[in-house]
Amino acid sequence: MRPTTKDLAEAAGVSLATVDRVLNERPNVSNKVATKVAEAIERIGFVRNPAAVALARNKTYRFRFVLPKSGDQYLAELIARVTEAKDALRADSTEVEVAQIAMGDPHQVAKYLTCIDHDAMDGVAVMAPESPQVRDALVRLVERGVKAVQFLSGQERLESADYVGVDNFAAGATAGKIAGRFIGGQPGKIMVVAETMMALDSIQRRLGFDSIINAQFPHLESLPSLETYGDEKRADLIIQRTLQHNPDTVAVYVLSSEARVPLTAVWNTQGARALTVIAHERTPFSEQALMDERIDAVIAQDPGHAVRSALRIMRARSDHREPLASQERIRIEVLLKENLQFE
Amino acid sequence: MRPTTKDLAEAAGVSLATVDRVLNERPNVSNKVATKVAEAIERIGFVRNPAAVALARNKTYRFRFVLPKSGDQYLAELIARVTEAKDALRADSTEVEVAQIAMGDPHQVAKYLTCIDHDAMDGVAVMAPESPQVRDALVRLVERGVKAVQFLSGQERLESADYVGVDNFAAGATAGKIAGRFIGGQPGKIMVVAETMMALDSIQRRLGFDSIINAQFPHLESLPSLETYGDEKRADLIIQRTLQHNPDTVAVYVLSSEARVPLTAVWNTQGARALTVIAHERTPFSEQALMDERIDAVIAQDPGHAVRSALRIMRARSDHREPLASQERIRIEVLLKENLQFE
DNA sequence: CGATTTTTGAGGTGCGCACCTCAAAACTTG
DNA sequence: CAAGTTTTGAGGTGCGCACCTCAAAAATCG
Repeated sequence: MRPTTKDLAEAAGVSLATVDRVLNERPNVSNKVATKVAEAIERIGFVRNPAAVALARNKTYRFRFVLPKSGDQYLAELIARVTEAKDALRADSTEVEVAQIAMGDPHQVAKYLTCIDHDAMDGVAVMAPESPQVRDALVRLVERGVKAVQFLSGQERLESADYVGVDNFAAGATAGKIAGRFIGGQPGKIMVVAETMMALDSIQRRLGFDSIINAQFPHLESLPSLETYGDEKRADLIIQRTLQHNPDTVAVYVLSSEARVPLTAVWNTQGARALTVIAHERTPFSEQALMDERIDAVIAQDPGHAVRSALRIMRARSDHREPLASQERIRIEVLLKENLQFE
Repeated sequence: MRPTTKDLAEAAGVSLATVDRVLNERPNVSNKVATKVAEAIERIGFVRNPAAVALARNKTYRFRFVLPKSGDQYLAELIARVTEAKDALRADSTEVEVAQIAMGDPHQVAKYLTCIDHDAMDGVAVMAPESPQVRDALVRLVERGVKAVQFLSGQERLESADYVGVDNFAAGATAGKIAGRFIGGQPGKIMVVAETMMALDSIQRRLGFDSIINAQFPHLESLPSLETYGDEKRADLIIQRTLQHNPDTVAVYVLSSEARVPLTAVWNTQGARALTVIAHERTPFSEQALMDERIDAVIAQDPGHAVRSALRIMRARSDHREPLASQERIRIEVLLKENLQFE
């Protein structure tokens, strides 16, 4: 039979009240007794029954995802995943919300985070572009006792918060390797398109991509990043111009999760000329384009996994437990037409 | 406040005892009352508190992984993952075991499964080669009330059991696509090596691989499968012979999770000639070879994910819950040197 | 109709723990 | 040493549910 707190009290030669004080880190416990209990825990292999703890505490956890206000397909997918998790966790006394806020002004974001309080929220997963204000606000959030997760964003990594997402340098490097090998020996240029190069994740992907192209594929040259700023007209224009100026373009690499605008522009200009196309993130658009063989490979991070991972981490931190690292690593996936699996 | 069974009883206009009978599917409940309760559940949004259920039932779950008795590195990794999960689930009153049995004789395997009883075991995850005897034994196991999972194995899929693992045809197709594109336009032959082609998963991978090579890369020819039977000398011999007879070999595809023996033979024979090499499963060997750029790509299914998935499914089935399908799909991963992440 | 069977209700107990109170014991300190 | 402070013990309550018993009510049957 599995030992209970009563067995533990007996084994440690103390009362249940003292065991309770030690287990829940309450004040007024002498070192002597604390070690006696700790030793007994080891000796009899005591493990707290999480079900009993949850029941007795009768606490509802409150977690929030703070996401950008955007119409991005990847974001839509992300939100669908959060909603899914929300339903699944309702049974476990865990409330999950999504807040979409404008990420344009870092001060606004920081202000938003500043308003979040520990006794209203247990954990927050934030996806916001890098800025000192936001970083500061996050640090203060953590100091107030709210467990924070840096979520898929191009933030500089904080010590006091967990990060959920891929290593963007490695993701870019993976894109570079796939691009280089898929293109084959043929020399030429690679067009690189991003929504903006202000974001840290775009920069890191670009660096990773270039590191591989330069080192392993000297016959290829990656062109300066084109920035669409999410503007369709602008995208059409600069992409058309670039393709005309570089008739020896053999591949296109889209850094951002929004690939529809730039790739539509490419295909409009390019007609039937064969280009190797690499994009990021699985979306209805990229899925369809993979199926149609208009995109050759997609480098992705599974949004469902990311959401669940963030939730598990926030939950673990709230319970003062260490999350299981090996389970929480988000993989850099390589999606081809062949391994695109549907449910 | 979240509704409890008491609220539910009140809302349905019945007693707690009746609510209990309905919730736990006990006998002697009239249809009229059952629907009244079901309707009230919908109306007030009642959700059982799993912590309270777990505590009241005070049941320990017992799950077992039945794996082949082999020295395979992938298997070792698998066992390490099970052990990890075992420790993690100890808190949740869940006992996890591993049994390694000889898979040579299907009768023996069937006999082993026949000895497993419902009141000693809640769920079993079985990794065994396809055979009618084993399939029958699995069906009977399920009929006895033990939740069975077909685990990563080349079994024909049963209706009454869940499957955890990738679609091996798709995995082979992915390998084919990567091989074809990595090789480039250069014509030549692809050597295909397996431990044995008796296993269903090897056959499926081969079919998937060939389907892509034939359809999309007509300048490539994949040679008949070589079978090593796990014998190092034999592997050396047949591989050496094949390479000599086919000097225009441009790639090697190793179907099995054990890639060390065949690839060592290849490298011994081949010297410095550049070959594109594709293998399956992440192991210390394949990891190192990817790092050294002696393997170009590895097609993998994450063993940790597979183990956790099998456990979640067995747990859900034991509780008469439906597992969350989207979470349990095992992905076909493409591993390159660039996206090999370490902890 | 009464006799039998089925269905429902009332109530209790315990799962393992958190959290609380109050008093007793053990240390400090001047 | 007394007065204060800190530490420990004893005991109780409740979290939400499963599982049990026994009696009462309702439905079914001959």
